Amino acid sequence: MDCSPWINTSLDLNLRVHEQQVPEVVESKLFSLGMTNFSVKQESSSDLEDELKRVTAENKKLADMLTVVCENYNTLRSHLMEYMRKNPEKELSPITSKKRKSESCNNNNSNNYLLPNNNGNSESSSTDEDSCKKPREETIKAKISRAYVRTEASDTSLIVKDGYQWRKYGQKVTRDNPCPRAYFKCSFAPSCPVKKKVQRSVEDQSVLVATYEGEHNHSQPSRMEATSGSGRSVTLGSAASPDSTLVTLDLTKSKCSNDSKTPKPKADSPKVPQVLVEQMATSLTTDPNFRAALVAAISGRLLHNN
DNA sequence: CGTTTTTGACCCGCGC
DNA sequence: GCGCGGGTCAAAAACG
Repeated sequence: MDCSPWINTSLDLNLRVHEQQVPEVVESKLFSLGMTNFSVKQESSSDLEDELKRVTAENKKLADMLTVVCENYNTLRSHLMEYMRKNPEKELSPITSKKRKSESCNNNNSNNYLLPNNNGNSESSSTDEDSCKKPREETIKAKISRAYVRTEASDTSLIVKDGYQWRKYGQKVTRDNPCPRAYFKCSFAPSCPVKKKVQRSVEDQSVLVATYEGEHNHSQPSRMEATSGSGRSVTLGSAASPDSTLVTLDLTKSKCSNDSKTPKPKADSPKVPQVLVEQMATSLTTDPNFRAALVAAISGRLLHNN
């Protein structure tokens, strides 16, 4: 496992983002607000400047807090990695023992999706053993990949726009997740054997987990569909392939920036591949512990200031 | 009218 | 053998 580079780099990335970019965003928002207020209420510019200074200072405090939170997160995660290295057998123990083999395989995947590298390595090694242990169906041998789609909280649909056309053929409520799981077949079936399952994550119900089985034997009917979804970030990880490629398409910025429809690398991180950057961002933003700590810290500071 | 979605029933593997 | 639970089928409904 080479998880530590992920941790350090992602945190550094986030720190840079928040230290450099956030103030600009806040300032621009304040500027627009100030202009609105100016046009309506004819406030004096000194008031706006004072407000700007106040909010900028507050933003700086929040950025500092975020730095501390990230450092704490980094420390905790390092400790966790060290603990997991020392206790590998406990790490691999199944959480729900009553699962089927294929399902428990997927379950480990879903529970570890915050650690894509770890996930890929363990998955590629264990899948062969499982398939040898139970050569049940071709679908087990088929390439299984997994996509994580961040949706808005109000979005209750189980639709993952990935560029292909799907036909829903079933829906079930599974035991380990109160949210229903939807079953899709490729619209080109039976010529295309690909299936996918879509279910909301237990830990973060704003995240849709799409599990793909098999590979398409045709091209995408419309690639625009994959990126035309409103405000979603897609993390695609291959679970069965040895190379365990994992691709992140962060589309959540589509509402506020124009360059989001083409997830090409930006110039602000020349040494870090964009895919890696977004993997790290997704890793952090989908971590419930990190989010809870961040929310608690920020809300606590806001209450303290008030 | 053809296609897609819904949803209850059924099948099948697994654990006890 | 039985019950549980995930996965699939297929008829009915909905939709364009």
